Amino acid sequence: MSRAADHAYAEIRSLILSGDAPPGAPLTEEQMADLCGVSRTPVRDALRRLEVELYVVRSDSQRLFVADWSREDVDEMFTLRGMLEAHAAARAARRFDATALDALRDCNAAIERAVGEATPDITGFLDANRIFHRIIVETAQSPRLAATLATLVEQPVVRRTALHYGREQLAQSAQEHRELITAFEAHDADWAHGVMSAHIRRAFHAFASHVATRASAV
Amino acid sequence: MSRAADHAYAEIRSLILSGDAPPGAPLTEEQMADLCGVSRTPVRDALRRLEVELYVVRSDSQRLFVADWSREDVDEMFTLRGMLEAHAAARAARRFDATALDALRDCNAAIERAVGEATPDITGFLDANRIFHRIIVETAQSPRLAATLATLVEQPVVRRTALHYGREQLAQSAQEHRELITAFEAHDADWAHGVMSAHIRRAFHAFASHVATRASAV
DNA sequence: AGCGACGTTATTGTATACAAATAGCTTGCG
DNA sequence: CGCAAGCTATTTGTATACAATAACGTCGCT
Repeated sequence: MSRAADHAYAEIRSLILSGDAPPGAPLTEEQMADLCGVSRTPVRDALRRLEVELYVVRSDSQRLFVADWSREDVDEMFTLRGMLEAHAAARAARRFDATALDALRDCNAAIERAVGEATPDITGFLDANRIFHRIIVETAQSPRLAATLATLVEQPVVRRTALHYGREQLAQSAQEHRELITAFEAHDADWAHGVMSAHIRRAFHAFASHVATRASAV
Repeated sequence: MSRAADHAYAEIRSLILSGDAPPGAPLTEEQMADLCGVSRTPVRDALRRLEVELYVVRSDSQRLFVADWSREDVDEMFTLRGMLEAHAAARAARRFDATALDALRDCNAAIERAVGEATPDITGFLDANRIFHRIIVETAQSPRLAATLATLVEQPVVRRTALHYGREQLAQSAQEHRELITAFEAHDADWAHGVMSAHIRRAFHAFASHVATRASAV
C-alpha cells in the first residue's frame, strides 16, 4: 500500500481511536473517502486492513461498523494473545543474539524514560512498548505466529489499558520487561514463557478493572 | 466479498495448492485477472486475503509471490493449531450439553464406519472429521478463536495427512476422538486439553514422516 | 569488458463510472 | 393498527482508464 492507502488507514484508525467514531457507528467507504480526500479504492484497502485487525467489523452483508467488544471478547483476546505471545517469547529465547538483545535493552530504556518523567509520556511508552513486543515476535522467526498475533493485538485495547495505568503499573510493566530481557539473556525458554504469560495476564486485569463499570469494553 | 472476489480467491488458492504455481512464482494481478475472467479489482481483494493467510508473500515493493512453506513453517502451523485447538477443547468441555454431545457421538460413529470398511473411505473420514472439530470449536463459543483457527487449519494439509494414514492410524484417530468425547462428558477441561493436544501433535508427525523426503512440505 | 545513466516496459496504485445488492421507507391490504 | 410487498435511495462490488513507480535492458562512456 502506498501513500493514499496508508494515509486513509491512519486517518480512519485515529478516527476510531479518538472516539469520534464510537463503537457501532457505521463507516461507509464514501464518507471515509471524502474525509481522507482520496477515492474509494485506497479506502477499501485501508478498511480491509482495519477489518483484519478487528478495528471494524463487517455486518451480515458487507457493511462496516466500528467494532464494539464485549468484556468476554476482551478476556478471550487477552487469553489467546497471552498464549501465543508466551509461545513467541519461548521461541525467541532460543534465538536471541547480542544485536537483538541490545535493541531490546534500548527499547526498554526508552520505556523507562517515558515512565520516569514527571507526567508519564503515555504515547512514548506505547510506541516503545509496541517495538519491544515486535522485536520479540520477530526474533521468534515464525511468520505465521506473527501474522496471527497481529490480528490479536488490538492497539486500541493496549492504548486504553495504558491510559489507565498509574505510575506504579507503568513501572511494573517496565520491570517485567527487564525480567524478560534477563530470561532472554539466559536463553531460558520456560522462564521467558512464564514471564510473558504473566505480563499479558496482568495487563488484562488492569484493563478489566477499569472497564468493569462500563457496559461496553472498548 | 462477493461472487467475483470469492471465485478469484478459490481459483488462485487452488492454483497454489495444486502446485501449478510453485513456491516463489510471481503472481501478477493482471495474470490472475485473466485466469479468473474477472477484473483486477476483485483479484486484488483475493490476493490480499491470500496474503493474510500466508499463501502469498509480498516483496520489498509490492510484488506478490507464491509462499514457500518450509518444513519449519508446517511444524509451527501444527504447533499453533495444537495450542489453539486444545484451548478450544478445554473451553468446550465446560460448555458441552447433551445435544452437542449427541452430535459429536454421531459424527464419530460416521468416522468409525468410514474407517472400518474394507477399503477405508478417506473422503468420508475427512468430512466427518471436519464436522467433529467444527462442533468442538463452535461449542467453545469464541468467535475470535474460531476465526484464528480457520486461518490455521489448512484442509489441504489435513487431507494430505489423512491420505497417508494407514488403517491403524485412522483407527487411532477415531479412538482419540472417543477419548475426547469421554473427557467432554466428564466436563474435564484439562483432560480434553491434553487429548486434543496429543491428537494434533500425532497428526503432525504422521504428516512430517511422509514429507521428510520432499524439498517443500506442501 | 565493466559500469552507470537513461529510456522502455511491466506492474502496481488511484480515480471514476457503472452495476448489483441491500436497507429503509412508503403504501396498500388485511 | 400491523404487516407485508414494492419502491427508492444508499452502499458495496466490479470494470476500466490512467498515473506513478519499479524492474529491466540498452546504450554509451571509461
